[in-house]
Amino acid sequence: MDVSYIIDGLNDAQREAVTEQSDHLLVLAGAGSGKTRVLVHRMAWQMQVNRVPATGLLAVTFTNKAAKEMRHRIEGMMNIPSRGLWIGTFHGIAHRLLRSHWKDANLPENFQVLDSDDQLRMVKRVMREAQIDEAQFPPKQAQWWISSQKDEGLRADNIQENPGDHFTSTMVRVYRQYEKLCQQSGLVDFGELLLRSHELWLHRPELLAHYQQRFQHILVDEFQDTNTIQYAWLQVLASNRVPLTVVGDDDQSIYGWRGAKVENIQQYQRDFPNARLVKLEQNYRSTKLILKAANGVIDNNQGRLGKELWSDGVDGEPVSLYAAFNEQDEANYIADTITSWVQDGNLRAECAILYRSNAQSRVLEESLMRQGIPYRVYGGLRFYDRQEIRNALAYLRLVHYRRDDAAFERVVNLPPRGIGAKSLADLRQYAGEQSISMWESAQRMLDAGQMKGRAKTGLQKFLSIIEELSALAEHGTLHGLMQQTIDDSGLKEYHASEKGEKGQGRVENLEELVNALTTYEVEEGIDPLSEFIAQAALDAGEAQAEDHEDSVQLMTLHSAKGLEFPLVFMAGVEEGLFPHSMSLEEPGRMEEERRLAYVGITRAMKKLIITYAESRRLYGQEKFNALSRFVREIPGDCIQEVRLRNTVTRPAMVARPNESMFSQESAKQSGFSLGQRVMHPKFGEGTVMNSEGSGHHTRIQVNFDDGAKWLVLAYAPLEAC
DNA sequence: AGCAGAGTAGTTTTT
DNA sequence: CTACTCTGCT
Repeated sequence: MDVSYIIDGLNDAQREAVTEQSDHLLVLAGAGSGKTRVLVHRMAWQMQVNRVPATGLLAVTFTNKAAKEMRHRIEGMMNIPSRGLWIGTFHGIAHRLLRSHWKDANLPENFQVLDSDDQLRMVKRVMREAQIDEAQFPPKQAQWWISSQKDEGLRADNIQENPGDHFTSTMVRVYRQYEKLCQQSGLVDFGELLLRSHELWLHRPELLAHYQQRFQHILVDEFQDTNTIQYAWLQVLASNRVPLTVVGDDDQSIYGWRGAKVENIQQYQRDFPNARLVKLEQNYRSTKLILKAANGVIDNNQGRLGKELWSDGVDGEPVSLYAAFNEQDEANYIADTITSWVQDGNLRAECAILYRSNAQSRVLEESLMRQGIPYRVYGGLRFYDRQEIRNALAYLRLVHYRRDDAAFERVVNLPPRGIGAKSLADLRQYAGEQSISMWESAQRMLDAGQMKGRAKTGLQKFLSIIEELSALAEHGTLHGLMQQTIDDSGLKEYHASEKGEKGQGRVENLEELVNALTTYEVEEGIDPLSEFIAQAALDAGEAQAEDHEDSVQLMTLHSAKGLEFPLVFMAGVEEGLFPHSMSLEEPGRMEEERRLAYVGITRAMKKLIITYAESRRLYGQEKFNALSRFVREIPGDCIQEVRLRNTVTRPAMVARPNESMFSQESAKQSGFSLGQRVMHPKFGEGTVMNSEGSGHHTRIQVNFDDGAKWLVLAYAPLEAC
């Protein structure tokens, strides 16, 4: 048997990870060490050498993107259709299980997936019904709380309430009512998918046994990101019957704040004591100096599993550090640098600008725009997250499944058809009393003549729209149904009449939705409508279509995980911003910030440029943040400060917080000359040692008489004297 | 139903 | 500073 195509071109550690015959294997895969490659090759190895049929493999990822990529690569490698392979996200796989075993899971056959938007609506409804003060207990917080409990594998009954803990007891009350409402409406939120399929394993041993027999190998990607319920799910499924390979990197665990438990790596080693450990430490992405910088930073974390990236590549250039005067200057410097990068014959798409929080993108965008540099911002609203799309989908959900109260509430009066808050409250009350769905409640109240006036006609209209669409769904195509939906519902017309470009864009999105459905295909025997609705709920799609233009990539450090770029900028690397002020207190959170820094640094292939601003306007206030501790953790020999156009020497940094030296009003005060005596209202007199530029961008270095040196932007209220 | 003005919060994000 | 939410008025 020729297995060379599986193991050729792998390094020793990679080959060991691919071919390891032990049932349990933990692969600690550093950034850029060929993690996905190992995962895919190991799957191929199982099929080719261990004779595992494609249907006997289960590969679990966190994002749909990762699942897609893995599927693609295995197809290319094995030259087989990937149909039989179970590759998917935790949620996708859980959903698939619940769909097959809805009865055993105590769900209606047509149960729907509730996304976080609809989840919030349901939480709000519950809180209003229970008359809980929304000012004291924000629904958002309740939603987050409930999701966290589910991530921890806890139902309302499992939560311990301490006497006097008003918060917890209120939350439990909401949780319990929310669960009841979801169950009644056949709705399952993201956390519930996992929780319930975990319970399915526990309550139906014969089902568990069936899958344990079926799966002959389980592989998990990004294992450091698993939360409690995901780990429990895996643990029960694998127990000691199914070989389980997990791949992860404790140094890249950056989602602790949403429930991910790095400790699951150690837990895995405890639960599966025979597990073999393979470390992938050779990095194929970055230069030696960049890796040294990354290692230097992450070395400051305690309790790491221990792993040091190395490369046999070139040293490369040291990391650059640019001290900007303010966030404008920072953005301009980045844009300038990109311009010369492009002038040197490189692509804009090879550059990424990474930042800690989304709010930072604005100034960067403005600079890029001013310089005419095309860019693309990642993150933001994805296609299926857009209001207009979700509204259109809510119609389809009702067509598919009348009991979907979340969908009913969402669109019963959208576009407005005279069903106001009062009528809705009546409907809800009746539904609650009779334990029936909103849909049924509407029907019965109409039949009983309990609706009148505008509400009556509006509701009748709404019900008949859904009924008519249902008739169409029986025999028509999916895109025909969608077209009919946006027309008949009045959604299209409604958005078209919205003023401004907003409405225009929404109509375009709706048309795009219809358009996307013309090519939508599903396997035979599967109901296309229900498949499509489920897919839309579980995969929100990309925020923007692939752009073909060569453009600079802007994103948060979090969303950069897994990506790589020849030239990387890390902007706003300041105490308070990165590490974020919210993470300064707890050591655990600080370590997560540090891992984020590690992720950022290891995105760079050839060149990394770190920038920070000595003065930054944030929330309308001027802040003087110190350089981030993470920069100070980079070994001195792999970092180099950028001198300002070789003319101004950056003086010793003297941080004097709370003293605003700058004000736009005095921008006219510029044109300083060497040796000129200046006066600062707070710091006294000094001498201009250097200056360049004019207006806003005049940079001057002042040696104050008290010995402090300052580098300032000359829109400071300095007065010549 | 729709708008204007007040008020307020303000990391990171996937499913 | 800004973007979003809520309230109260027409």
